[in-house]
Amino acid sequence: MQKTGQPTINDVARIAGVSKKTVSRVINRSPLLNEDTRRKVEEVIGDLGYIPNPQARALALRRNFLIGLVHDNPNAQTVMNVQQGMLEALHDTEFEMVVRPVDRGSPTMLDDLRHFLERQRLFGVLLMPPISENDAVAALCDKIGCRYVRMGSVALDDDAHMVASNDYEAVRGATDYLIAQGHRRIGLVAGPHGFRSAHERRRGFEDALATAKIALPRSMIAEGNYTFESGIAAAERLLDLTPRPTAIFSCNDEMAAGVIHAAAQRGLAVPRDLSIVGFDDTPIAAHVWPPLTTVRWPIASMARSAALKLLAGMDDSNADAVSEPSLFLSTLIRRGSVASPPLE
Amino acid sequence: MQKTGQPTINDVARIAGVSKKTVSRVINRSPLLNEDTRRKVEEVIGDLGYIPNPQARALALRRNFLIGLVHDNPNAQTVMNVQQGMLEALHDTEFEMVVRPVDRGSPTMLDDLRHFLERQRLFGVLLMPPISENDAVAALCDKIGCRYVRMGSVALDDDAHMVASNDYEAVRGATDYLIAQGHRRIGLVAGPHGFRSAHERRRGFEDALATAKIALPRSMIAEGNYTFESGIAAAERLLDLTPRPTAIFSCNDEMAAGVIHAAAQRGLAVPRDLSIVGFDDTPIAAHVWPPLTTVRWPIASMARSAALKLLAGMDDSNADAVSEPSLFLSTLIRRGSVASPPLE
DNA sequence: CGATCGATTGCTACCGGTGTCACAATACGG
DNA sequence: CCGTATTGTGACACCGGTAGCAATCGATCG
Repeated sequence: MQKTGQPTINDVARIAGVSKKTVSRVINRSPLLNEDTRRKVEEVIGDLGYIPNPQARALALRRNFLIGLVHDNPNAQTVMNVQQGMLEALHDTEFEMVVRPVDRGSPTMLDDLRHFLERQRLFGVLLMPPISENDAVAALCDKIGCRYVRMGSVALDDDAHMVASNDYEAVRGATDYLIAQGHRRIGLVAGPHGFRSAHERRRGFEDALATAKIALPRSMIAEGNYTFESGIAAAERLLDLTPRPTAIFSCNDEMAAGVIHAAAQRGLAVPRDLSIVGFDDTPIAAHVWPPLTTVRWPIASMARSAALKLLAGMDDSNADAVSEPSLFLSTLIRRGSVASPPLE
Repeated sequence: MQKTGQPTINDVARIAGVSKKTVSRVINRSPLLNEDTRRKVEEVIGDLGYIPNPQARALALRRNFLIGLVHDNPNAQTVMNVQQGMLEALHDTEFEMVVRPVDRGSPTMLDDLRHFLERQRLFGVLLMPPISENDAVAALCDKIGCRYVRMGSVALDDDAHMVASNDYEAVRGATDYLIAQGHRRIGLVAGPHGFRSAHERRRGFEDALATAKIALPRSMIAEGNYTFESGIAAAERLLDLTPRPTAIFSCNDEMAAGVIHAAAQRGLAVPRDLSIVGFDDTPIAAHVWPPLTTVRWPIASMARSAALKLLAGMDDSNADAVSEPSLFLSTLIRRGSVASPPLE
């Protein structure tokens, strides 16, 4: 009687002349196993092309092999970078990535997420900013017993549950760079209220100016919401000022591209008349003209590390987990959008 | 004895005073069921917050509730649009999306994919271009018995297995539009060899010119690989020609942005000195300056439809499947990058 | 030489659902 | 009033693995 489907553990056991428990031991690399038996079983597994059924394993082990990516980040490139980083970590493991966008604004968001997590019984989830900044989400994961790692622009949790970048310091450094170029009237296109990254970046900017003893009138700060259009609007407010800022730091590249756009519309040459620095180093940064000087945010590496951290708790070989860094440094990438300010 | 985990079907059965088979019938909406029994069981399910275990179901039904997205598309926005469209279709179903990037160049690609499909026993996969154009991949799915739907720029398979856009006609229309504006020297930034979309778009361009009896020297076609940088390089080749083209059609927005960049570097004003049309209508199209006139490619709708098609075969309620369209029309979005050619 | 011991291995009961089929309860026609 | 068709329900095996514990075996020990 020819079985139609894929070979099962029973087929392997029968052909190898052992019990299925023994085959299971081979698969799970149990140490208490005779070397000859192991080789024999492995040979049969190879011949048959046997692949253990993940659903059955999931059922028996009461945990599946799915890692969730929960995100509400509007930037496609950022999300793809995170996916890529995660998948790098998951490569050669039995884990797969399931993607779950959420709507931060929805009143049922938490319930939806809870339903998703409970239903799927995910092994763990990786929380991308800005949803990662929501403590209620982390609390939900804890309550449900779902492992999680949060990605953020600042330490959001203990080392085992987060991976962060140093946005504050990075923006401070970038602002220092503008100051070193001779700029004194520097505008900020801030990120939206409620984004932790926006908060950290703004603090870094403010503190850099304060340390350099440069006054920062409120009018020099314009808030955007991380989109290109909001960057244009913010830039227009800043460029309407008299005297005009000679440099603008934008809290992300998307908005920085908007600033470049707005400057071009007014006939201002970048960087001659206006210097601009962005943040993220998404492809758009290299694609606008002039190429944008920006802060590179190592988001893919962070995601990879976060996923490894998630996996590390798996079989108590936490050694790997401990070795995964929790802090990643952003660095300034100098391209063509910064120059010294025009002489007055 | 307090059970720690979530309630199981046995808990529901015991409390409702029925057998677990009956609970199973309620869950699966079996028609041969007493209305009173159903209500009683549903009440208990509600009280307990019972959620059926997908792993157990997957095991018993010999099929899981995962839909794969197999892609090798380099454009982040396109991939995100497809993910969004898929998830729209999967919303309110028990299916989840697992994402699988593949490396078209790798010699082991097919084996990797096969391993993935067999191991995960996916319910089905959605194949994104350009990997969707690979017949070997479709053949593999067939052989393994994994449902699939291919997305493409032209009919790649029978209606049940594909969703297509009309790239040929759309590009032809866009080129006609340039011709109608008065352009006669129109350059093409073609897509990479091996992409079916590139082929179709190029054909549409060539046929439009041929119909208008406009000669198309080979020098007016420059090949790119869909990246911004390759767009710059292609534009430079075209703009070096004497006489220079007065308009350029680019096979995607990314490269069109490169053309704008190259034009700006040469001091050419767009659209006064050079008209440009792109394809895709990704966010970059609206973000460059001037905003790009481009062909809107309804990729998210296509993905949604493709996913519905995949799901439709599920319980033989194929009525839905038949109603899902297999062809989506791309339309020209007029923004600011096209004008009549300069007088000579 | 029999008991004990450690290394291997198999038996059997799960994990949490679903399918099959028998059987009870009710309805119907003669 | 009884045989039979129609419904509704439960018992039980099974999906393909894993876990606990007993069984087996040769070797060592007293």
